[in-house]
Amino acid sequence: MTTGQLPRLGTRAASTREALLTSAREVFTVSGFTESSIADVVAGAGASVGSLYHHFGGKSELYMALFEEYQQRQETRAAAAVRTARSEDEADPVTLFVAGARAYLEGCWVERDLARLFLAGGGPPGFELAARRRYREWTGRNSALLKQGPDDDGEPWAAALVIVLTTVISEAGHEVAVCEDEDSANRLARELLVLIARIADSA
Amino acid sequence: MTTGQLPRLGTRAASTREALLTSAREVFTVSGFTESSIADVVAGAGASVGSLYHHFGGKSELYMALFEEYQQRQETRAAAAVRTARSEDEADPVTLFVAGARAYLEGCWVERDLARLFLAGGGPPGFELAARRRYREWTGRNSALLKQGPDDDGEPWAAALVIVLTTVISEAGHEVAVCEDEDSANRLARELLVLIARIADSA
DNA sequence: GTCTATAGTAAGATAGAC
DNA sequence: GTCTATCTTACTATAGAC
Repeated sequence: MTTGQLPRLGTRAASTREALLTSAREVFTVSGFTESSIADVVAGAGASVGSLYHHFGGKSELYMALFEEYQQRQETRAAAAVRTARSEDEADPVTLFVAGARAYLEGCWVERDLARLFLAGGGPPGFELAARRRYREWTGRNSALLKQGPDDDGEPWAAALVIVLTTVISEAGHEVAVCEDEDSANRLARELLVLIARIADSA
Repeated sequence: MTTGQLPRLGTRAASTREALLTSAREVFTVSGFTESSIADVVAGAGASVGSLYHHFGGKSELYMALFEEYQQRQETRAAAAVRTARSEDEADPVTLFVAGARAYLEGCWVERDLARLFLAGGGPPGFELAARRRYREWTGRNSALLKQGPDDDGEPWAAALVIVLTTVISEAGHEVAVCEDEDSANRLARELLVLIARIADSA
């Protein structure tokens, strides 16, 4: 099961896997990756060290899986928001892009425990680069939205623009996640989205 | 000497300290923080474990010191560029700000070994947050530049704008640092500076 | 201030029974 | 698939001589 195959839903294996992920979320978000031990995770999951290795292959891979599933949910949220906006006859590329970004920021607030974890750093070796790549791909795909405007050209800016948007959106997410209450999170998100729209308009 | 006092220049202690920093730069940039051992660092410095603890207090603090000195050099570069521009009768706040940012990006290319190290993550616990704070302070100070414009108001944007500029500049630095050759680094830096100016103009 | 040698400790990973 | 027990490795950090 370290091969990437997920166990069939409803099986015992599936619930063990879930329990491990849930416990890992709790343990890692409280203590961070390095300071957390495998023993704590399996204790919280009511599972065993052997199971953890069976399902994930190790501590680092477990952490990666946690990030992977989080980012997956975030992308799903964003995609849904864009789809909704489209279904309401919104066609402006920048508006659609911002709708996705807004949903992403909302997700950062809802799942702020994880957002803070990944922000804090100190993950397994190579994590930051992997995460960066992941963000980049996603923003790259999304910024394709921006190229569908009336003037079908933006090439000279492409590289810098994607970097800036990726960076700003992911960092914006982190900042939202560390807000103390929902009001300030909302206020900050609103301001950030205006800036994001402004940057996107540069395309 | 773990108290923050630097040894007097020219003394043996000073050269030991220097040797340790130089070796740490080499070792850390090649293998990363976690994967590097104290033993490798002292071997490269021709010094001893005891000396390292004497001067820095531990592996983590040595890493922090490396970052601190790097960031200090970067801020010095930027400040010098702003001063030069001022002495050439440049008065536009955004132009001054961008001059500083340009010098910063140049520094990222020149010291790309370190820039890549800090980008890659995996530093000691708490490093990312410390680094973020450091960047933030610096950008905050610099963005004060932007408030000195003709219209002396920018308050409503302040929070979001500082976040965005901090993020974009530090990330831009990382991106420049990972370019493969100087030409593409220059090209990318130029594009990024245009976007940065555009964002700064939002103030 | 600098060094060597050693202690201490902790935790990730594996093997093999059930 | 799951579990327990053990192993083994590696490094930080300290103590104390010079």
